[in-house]
Formats: sequence, structure tokens, C-alpha cells
Amino acid sequence: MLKKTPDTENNFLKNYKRHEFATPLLSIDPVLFTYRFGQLRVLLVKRSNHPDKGLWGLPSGFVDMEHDETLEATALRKLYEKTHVKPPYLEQLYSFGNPSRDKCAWSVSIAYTALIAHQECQAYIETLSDTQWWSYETLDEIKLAIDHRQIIDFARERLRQKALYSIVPAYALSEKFTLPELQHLHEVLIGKKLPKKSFRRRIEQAELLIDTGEKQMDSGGRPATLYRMKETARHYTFIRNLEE
Amino acid sequence: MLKKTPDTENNFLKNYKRHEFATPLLSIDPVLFTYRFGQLRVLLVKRSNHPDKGLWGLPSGFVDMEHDETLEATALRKLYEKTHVKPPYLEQLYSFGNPSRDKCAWSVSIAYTALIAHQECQAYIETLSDTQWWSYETLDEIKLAIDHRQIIDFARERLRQKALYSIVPAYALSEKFTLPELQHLHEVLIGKKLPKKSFRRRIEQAELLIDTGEKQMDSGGRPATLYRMKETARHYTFIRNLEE
DNA sequence: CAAATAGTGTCTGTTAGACACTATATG
DNA sequence: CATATAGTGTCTAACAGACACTATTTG
Repeated sequence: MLKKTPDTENNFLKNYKRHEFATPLLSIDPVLFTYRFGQLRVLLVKRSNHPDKGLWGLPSGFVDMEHDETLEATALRKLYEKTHVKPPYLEQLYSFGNPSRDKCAWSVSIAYTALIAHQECQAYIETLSDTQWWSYETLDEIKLAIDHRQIIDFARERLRQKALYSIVPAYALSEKFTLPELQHLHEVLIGKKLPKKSFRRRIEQAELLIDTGEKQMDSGGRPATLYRMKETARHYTFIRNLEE
Repeated sequence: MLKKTPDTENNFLKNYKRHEFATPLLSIDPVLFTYRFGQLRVLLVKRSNHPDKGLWGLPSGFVDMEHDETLEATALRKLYEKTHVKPPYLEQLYSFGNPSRDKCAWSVSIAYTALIAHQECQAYIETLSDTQWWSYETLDEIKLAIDHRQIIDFARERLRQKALYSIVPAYALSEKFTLPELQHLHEVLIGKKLPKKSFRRRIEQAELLIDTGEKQMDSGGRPATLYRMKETARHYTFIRNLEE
């Protein structure tokens, strides 16, 4: 007969070797969007590691268990490596997992959606030869790594939904932006023209924006008012969705 | 000088040992809700393993990398163990992760929300001494394992949101249900009375339900019509939310 | 019959969309 | 001035909430 160690939590913890538990490989996949030249764009990186080395993909990474305190921290760390800024919007999107998505083994990807103004990081990105904005509409032209196309499509669809009931997409614009800019972005995301008066009215009624007093002078017509978002706007949802 | 193996994907895969990559421990935490005796209830299990052995918690489990083909499959497997049925509604909720949530090590929980009619599994659950429905309102009376209270609250809040813009909560009712039942469930989730006429009208206009022709005779008044959901109802969202 | 619950008819105030209008810039 | 873009005034059809009404059961 074996002499048994008492089954206390302390003894359990003492003997706990993580690697004795077979557990899927975990990666973090941030999908960073911006709005540039009238198009939705996504940040892609040329992969320097297997699998799918050499293909374009998301700026993925593994949790650094020594230093990362949260899953978000991992996402922010990977985004910082490629942009040198912290995006003003970051939200967990979905976790994808199956035995073959990564060829190697059962693996799980926790995807995040992030938004940023391209002006905030354009200069830094241009110093990197392996990193660039890619128009969402032209993604069909390239083969993306692993299941990253599926993840991007999932993020894109969620962002379309958010355009219907919030002004979260505004985080893909500069800190100061105009209502016509925001409306055009929403139109790109939703895929149809929106009635100007209604769009402006719902945002005005919700009191989501602050008039900076400044005007954007470069439009070749009447200058548009520059606004910035109130902090409350981040979590505000309209009672009524834009119609699809 | 070392003779280097060519850096091909094949060589990479050949040498790929998962356990050489330190990766967080991953568990799946399904939150199964039902509606019984006018209350929202959640399925809890007395934990037979550390950590927090002996406390009540969610019916958690690990991905079985030999047999589970998806993350959902793991959630369904754990729920089946405790209910012997497959719930009609299952949706990924959120992934929680940090270095201390599980005391042992960096760990990640992928939580799922599931809904079921208690009638579908009541008989089986009553055969298990370690499993029971717990009213959400009385969760304060017990200490839950690890961060399961936080996960349940997160799921509860998401379900409240869904009550505002969908009839997904109906999956917590029997396959055939009445409009007053559904309205009461929504009132519990949202935490306030709803105008009867408006509630009925929005569901009628959306054509989400099928009149079974049957009536529920036990209400002590005029019998209520029994409906079942169309499959389209699962993904339908109203253009206009119920007001909070 | 009264009591209880289910379900409807209808009025009213609010509001989204339509669209024509005004406002302010450039050249 | 014309052109371009920003932003507003206002009408109307649709509809959510209020609430009183009818309908159908039990006892």
C-alpha cells in the first residue's frame, strides 16, 4: 500500500506541475483597424516564424507568463511592437480553437479588435519593412496565414454591428474628427448610404461629442466642425439601430 | 559550428514539441441558465478537485485534445455530464485570463453561456448529489470557486442585454411556451415591468414565433396560446431595444 | 355571478427619413 | 459669380407606450 499524502489544497499546489496537464497552445491575435483614404484597413505583418512563415498575418503573440498580467496586456504588447502606440480602443473579440487551425497541435487563439487613427502610428509603421496597412477590400489578393482571414472577417462583422448601434468606429479616426468623416466611415462599414439628418440628429441627441470650436478647412467647401468624443461614448449604445 | 537543419516548415513541425512552449492552462466554463419558479437559475456543481475543492462552481472542464474537435464540444461534453442533454442554446461568452485566477499558474477560462428548459434535465440532475440549480438572486449566500462568481455575473449581464434586443432568453423555457411566460422572463432579466401591448406587438411584427394551436390551461384565467420559436429567431435582433 | 389571466383597439406624443433649404468655404 | 461641402427646418408616416377594453377560463 502506498502511504498517501493528505489531499489538502496546499499539497495539491505543491505538486502542481503545469506541464503534466496537456493543454492547447494559446496565442493572442489582435486585429487592428484604421480608416484611411476612405477605406477600412487592417494591420498585417509578414510572418517571421512558422507556421506559414513568409505569409502575411495578424501581429500574433504568446502570453508572456513572466510579465503579462492580463490577456489584454499581451495584445497591447504585440500592437506596441508594430505601432509604438497604445490604441484608444481595444476589446476582446472571440476565441477560436480546434485541433488543426495551426497544423502543429490543438491550439486556441484569443482575438482582439483594436482601433486607431492611422496618423498616430503611420510614421513608425513606415520604418518597418514587415508591417503595413492592408485595405480590407483587397484581402482577397493575398493568402493569409493560418485562419487569420476568418478572424479578420469576424472582427470586421462585429465592427459593422457596432456601427449600427454605437459610434465606437470613431476610435479609428483622429482624436478630433468631423461628423461627415464619421458618417462616411459608418457608411463604409454598413455598406450603404445613410441619411445625413438622421445620423447627425441621433448623435446630437445622445450628447456623445464635444465641439472643439475648431473647423477642418481642407474640404473645398464649407468647413466642418471638429469634435472629440466624450468618455461616455465608448460604452453608449443607441436604443434604435441603424437599419440594415 | 553547428550544422544547421534547413528552416523548412516540415522540419519545424517535426521538431515541434508543444510542451517546450510555456502556455497558460486552459479550461472551459459553461454557465447554464434556466428559468424556474419565476427565477433565473444557474447550474452549479460541487467541486471534486482542487483548486477550491468542495466549493460550488461552474461545471468546468479541460479540452480533451484526443476527442474534442472544437471548444464548443468541450462545453457540450461538460454540460452533458451534468444534464444528459444538449442545450438548445450555447454561445461563447468571453475568455478570462490572468496569472492568479486559479492560484496555480497563469490560466485562461473560456466561458460559454447556455440556456435550457429545466424540464429537459430536471430528472437527471436530481439523481446527482453534487449538482443543482441555484437561484441567481441567492448566490450571495455562498462562496463560489475561483472567479466563477465574476463569470456568472458577466453571463447574466450579457443575457440581460440579449433580453433588450432579442428573444434568445426563450431558450431557457420549454420548447412550447406562452407570451406571458416569455414576458415575465424578460422582466426578470431586465429588472422592470414591460408594457404588455408593446412586447407582444414587437414579437408579432418580427414573425419570430409559430402558433402551435395549443393552449396552456393551468393559469387560472383565460388560457394562453402556446408558441414555439422559428429557427430564424435565434439570430434575430430587433431594430429597437427595450428601454433600460 | 366574481376573480383571474390573456389578449386587443385605439389614441397620442415622439421621431426617423425625405428633401428642400441655408451657410460658408474655394477659385 | 459657380461649385462644393456642411449643416438646418420642417413635414409626414410609422410606431411605442398608455390604458381601457374584450375574451376565456375556474369556481
